Amino acid sequence: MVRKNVARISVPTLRRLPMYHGYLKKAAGQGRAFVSCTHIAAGLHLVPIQVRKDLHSAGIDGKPRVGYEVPVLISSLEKFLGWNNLSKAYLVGAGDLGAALLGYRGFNDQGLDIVATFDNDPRKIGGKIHGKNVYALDKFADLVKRNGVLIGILAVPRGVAQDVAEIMIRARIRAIWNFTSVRLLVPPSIIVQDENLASSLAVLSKRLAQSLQRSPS
Amino acid sequence: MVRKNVARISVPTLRRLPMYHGYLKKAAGQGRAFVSCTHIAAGLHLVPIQVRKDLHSAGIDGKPRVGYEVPVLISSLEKFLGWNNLSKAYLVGAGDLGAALLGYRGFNDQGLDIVATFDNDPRKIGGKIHGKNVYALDKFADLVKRNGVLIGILAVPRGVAQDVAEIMIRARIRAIWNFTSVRLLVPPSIIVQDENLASSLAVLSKRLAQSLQRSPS
DNA sequence: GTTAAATCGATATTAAAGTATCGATATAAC
DNA sequence: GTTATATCGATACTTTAATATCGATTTAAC
Repeated sequence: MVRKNVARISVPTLRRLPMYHGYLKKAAGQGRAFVSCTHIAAGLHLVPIQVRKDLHSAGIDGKPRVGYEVPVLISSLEKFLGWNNLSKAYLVGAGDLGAALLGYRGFNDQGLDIVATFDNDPRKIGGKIHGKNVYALDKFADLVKRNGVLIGILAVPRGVAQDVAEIMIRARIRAIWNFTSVRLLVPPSIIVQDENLASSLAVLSKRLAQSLQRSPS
Repeated sequence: MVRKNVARISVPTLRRLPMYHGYLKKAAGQGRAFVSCTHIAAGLHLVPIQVRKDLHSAGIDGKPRVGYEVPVLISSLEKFLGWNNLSKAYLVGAGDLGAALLGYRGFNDQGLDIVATFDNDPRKIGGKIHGKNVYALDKFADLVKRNGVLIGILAVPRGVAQDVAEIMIRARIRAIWNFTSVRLLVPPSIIVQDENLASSLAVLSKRLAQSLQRSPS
């Protein structure tokens, strides 16, 4: 039976899949041909059953006694995650964060191609950052339509976050990867993925405080 | 009755608290004196009951019919999150990402003070980035001990991530904020907070793919 | 005062995620 | 071949998080 196209997969599971991929790439580099859930779990500090269930959710089954064939597993994960065909994205905000995102080479292996950047700063417009052109923000809508870009990456100061998001929406961007700490107001058809450092920091701080209480420095 | 010091609070709840704080700061700026869960929820696209429960988990109670007093709520949240007294952190990796983190002013309001940076690049050592000194990596352990720094921020290329993490651990850092995509191997006493872009991207891509299936562009 | 409306808090319910158990199966050792 | 072992898959169970319900409480209107 064919698996439904719009598969139900939980967000926690989805977030773990790239970790498995990373581990498997390393294992493949070390010449390993087969892995079991036990191996993967040990390498990533997880429990075997969770790995097995996650892979099953991604439509991947193993064989008893043997486990999974490493190259097959890798390509199955890549296919499931859509890493074969690159999605084009436009980045808005050519500051330090924008440069960091442009400079991260990994995205190209993870299905994302940041093709260009947009900014308002005349000193940056017309230049290049990590080999990618910096355009004036008012060219955004036109270029999105011309090139069929669906993803907008928001790396602007928080004061202009909502405004730039609205420019993206008007240009018919379908998904926004939001690196600002602003909670964006968007129509329900637009996908917003928040990258909230404040939230992560809160978790880190609380865990550290608890750890210090148990064993003070 | 006094609330236990090491309170049990769920990670999802903890991650939402900074969002409430941000919303409340905005509300306070607009001159609002009281808010209800209903207001907060509407502003953040959540449901009132979740807001109420989250605030209760943070030890904050409201009054029927009135809700919460905005300034009190803000300072209660800040106290709960430990944003009053700054924790010092050292950043390793003075690349674009490191610069982006150093340039983000918000951390100082969120209990984090990135006091200096470390790198191996002789061209960067001795200089400053966003007003913060860049030191040679081999000074790390010494300065950590001298200044009682507990948090290390890891923003290095993935190839050296584990090595630098081990330098941090040997220097008696207690928590690592990990911006690399490497799954670090650390002793259980060390807290690692992963900031995994690949995971987020996987979620974004899958949601976008599903959205496109429902209503193609 | 009395009544009406909004909101909270406590308790209960539902949904989701994580974990355990156990029989089935494929390989390797003998 | 036969047996032992590692591993998977299916099902069941537990834990955690999210959501709903409803009585209690406070304020504002009349």
